[in-house]
Amino acid sequence: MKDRRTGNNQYLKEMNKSIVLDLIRTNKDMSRKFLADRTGLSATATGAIVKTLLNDEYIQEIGEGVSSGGRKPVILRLKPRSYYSVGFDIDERYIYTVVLDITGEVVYRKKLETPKRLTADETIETLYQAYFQAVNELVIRDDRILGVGVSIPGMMDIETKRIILAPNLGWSDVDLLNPLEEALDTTVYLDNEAMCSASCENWIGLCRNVEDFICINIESGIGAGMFVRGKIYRGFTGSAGEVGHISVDDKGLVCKCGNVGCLETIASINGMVAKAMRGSTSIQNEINVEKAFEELLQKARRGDSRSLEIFQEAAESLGKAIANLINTFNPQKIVLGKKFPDYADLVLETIRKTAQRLALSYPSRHVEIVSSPFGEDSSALGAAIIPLRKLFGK
Amino acid sequence: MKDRRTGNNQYLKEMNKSIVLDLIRTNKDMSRKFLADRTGLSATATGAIVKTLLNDEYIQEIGEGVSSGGRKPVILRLKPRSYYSVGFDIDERYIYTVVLDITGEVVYRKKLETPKRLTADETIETLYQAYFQAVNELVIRDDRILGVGVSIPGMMDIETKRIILAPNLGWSDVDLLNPLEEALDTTVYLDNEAMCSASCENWIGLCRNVEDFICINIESGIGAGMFVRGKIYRGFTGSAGEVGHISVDDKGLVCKCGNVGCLETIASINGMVAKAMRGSTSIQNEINVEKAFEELLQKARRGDSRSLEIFQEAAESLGKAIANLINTFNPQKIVLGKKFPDYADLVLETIRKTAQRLALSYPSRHVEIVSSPFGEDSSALGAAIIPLRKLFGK
DNA sequence: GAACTTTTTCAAGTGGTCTTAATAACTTTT
DNA sequence: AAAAGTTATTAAGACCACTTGAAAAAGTTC
Repeated sequence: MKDRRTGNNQYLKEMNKSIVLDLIRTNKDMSRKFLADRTGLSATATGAIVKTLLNDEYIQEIGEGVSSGGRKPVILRLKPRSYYSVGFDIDERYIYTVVLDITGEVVYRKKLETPKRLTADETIETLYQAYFQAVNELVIRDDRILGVGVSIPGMMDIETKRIILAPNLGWSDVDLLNPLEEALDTTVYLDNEAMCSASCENWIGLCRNVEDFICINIESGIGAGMFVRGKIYRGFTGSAGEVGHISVDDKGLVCKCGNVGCLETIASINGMVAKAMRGSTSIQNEINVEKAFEELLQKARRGDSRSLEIFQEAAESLGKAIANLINTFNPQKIVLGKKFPDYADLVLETIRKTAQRLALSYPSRHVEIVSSPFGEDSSALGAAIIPLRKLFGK
Repeated sequence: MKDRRTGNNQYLKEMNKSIVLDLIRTNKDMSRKFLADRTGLSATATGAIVKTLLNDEYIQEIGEGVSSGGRKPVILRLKPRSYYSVGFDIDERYIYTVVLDITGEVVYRKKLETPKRLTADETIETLYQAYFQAVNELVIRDDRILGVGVSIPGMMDIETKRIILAPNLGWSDVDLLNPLEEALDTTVYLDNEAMCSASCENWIGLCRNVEDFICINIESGIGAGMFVRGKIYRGFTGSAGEVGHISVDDKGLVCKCGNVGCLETIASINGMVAKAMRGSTSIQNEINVEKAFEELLQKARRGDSRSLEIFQEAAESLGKAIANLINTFNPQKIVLGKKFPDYADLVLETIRKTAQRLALSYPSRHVEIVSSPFGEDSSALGAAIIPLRKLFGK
């Protein structure tokens, strides 16, 4: 469908089709009648739309439901393994490939370690191979691929879709989308890692049917993806959600961003490790952050008070920042993800209590603060979900 | 149009009509041809839509434009004084009535002082009289009234539209909408004061054609209305935008909300006056805040260093809070309104510099921080704009 | 003034949804 | 077991907004 502001019959059909399809996705036992009731469409129109969906194998008739005093309804479901969507998560140290089917089920996952940083060209080459390996292994027909989503740890220009800056990859002003689209011969969508995570929570995670929420990712830094009215919110230039730079401590460390006491300096993995190291005697130039954090976590679990204190401070800072977000944003949920689930048990209660204490009572009574069920996979999954979202009109 | 998720021909027509109407509103010299080009509609469809709009007197043919080598285009404009919208701003001390015509021009304004606080019932009675006085004075036909918008200094339930709490009015759990709708026999819309201000900036102020922005109101407290993707953002429970409770000072005053160092305690009118009073010898139980602030401002303008310091501290705190908002929201503009324009010259540069210094460079390079052209009228105007928004499909 | 452009309108046709009526399948009543 | 009442689905024709293509109207250029 061409990009136009106004609608015509095709647009109408497309739109209604998406709505019907989405109702079938989000509700377990939908019949034609039930769809008609929910959509406001006539039984006829509903039947016609269902027919085309069946024809194209987006859905299938799964059997009969319980009668409510008359003919039994025919239950409709998305047809598993009918259409597929591919997601990539590009990171400093790995490229992660997942394939979902139309129902959102993961049918393929493969993590490729990349010992050295890849250039954009090398990345495209690698994605090319990963793509066709997956597609061939799963024996997916070309016309059954809905598209490819790519998660990038960086900022992109909202218009041109060029990657403006991806510090961890060492890229700046790179066009990944067009060459990749040419190489794979499919529609490619690019999005920021945090946005992808949020998208994942919204589709298959804890924020299904949640319209307004924030997904905060704790990694080497801290970033967030935000949903507003059921859609990803990007902001004016596409950089919304930089919650890592909310200032939570007047007399805290100076952050590389120029501000003081940024959340990131206290509650990110790097921040916590740095704090743990400051007390230590071993001065290492190149610390393995991942390993160091693992050790910190072990020590905390064994009851080491200094380590526990670091986690508690991080929790309180997170609580503070979250209180700000609750007041300004009034979200329904706040999901903490990526590395966070690994140590959620240590800190979640403190975060909740701190946020509850500092935020206004009305919005904070209605918000849930939870730990993500996905961990580090959320970005790749979220990337794969982008093409699905388009199909379902989201 | 009934509330339904799917579309039919009526929906399509309504939608396309709104889009065309909005293009005529936002562009000076629109002809049928130009509309067709911009919307993607066929010339025929555009012509038909224009015909109905002319028939209903929403628009008029204003004359001929310049030829580009052929027949001259007929220029279309909104027809002034054809349809009207009424807005009320209910405050502790006054009820403000404005009437706009379809073009957004103010055709009536009247401020009614209310010496004592009014109950909800008294308010309805007062609005009833104010409404018919305005309508009769302007000689407006019933079918030319698009609706009534009401601005409330409080929180409302997003579902039931009941007013949950309006501290300044002394109301809690009040239904204003239904009785008022019955009394006036027109569609009534209720909204929060800050949301109304934002709506005003978006329609006739500095945020025309701006999709994502925040309108921060400085009054006795500090609140904000936010726009996301061209629409008011209310949050999950309708209380988004409480930026007055962003904490900007770890060791600041305890706020009534329970948090410490809330922006409101430093940069609101009450906050600034309280600070000025703390140094003073005169201990007054009932201070006239408005008058006290006027004095503070006078002293600052005369160069009193203590007073100037209070404004500078407020400015820096605002800059801090705004930096947070820039990082998380990435808005295109931030408008400071209500009392702010009265002293903008004293503080705006400090606010800009502080925000610029503390926020991330990419989003802060693209944001404009400005002072509202409306002052205290913005809420009443914004309220009157709600029915207009509906007409134009916004 | 003839040829060409641009803008607007007209007439016929397409492609959606809606209403009405019929049919199919099941439950409850007799 | 048959009849009556419910519920789900399908079929046929009406309706309506948009599209296409041609014609008309108005202006410009040579």
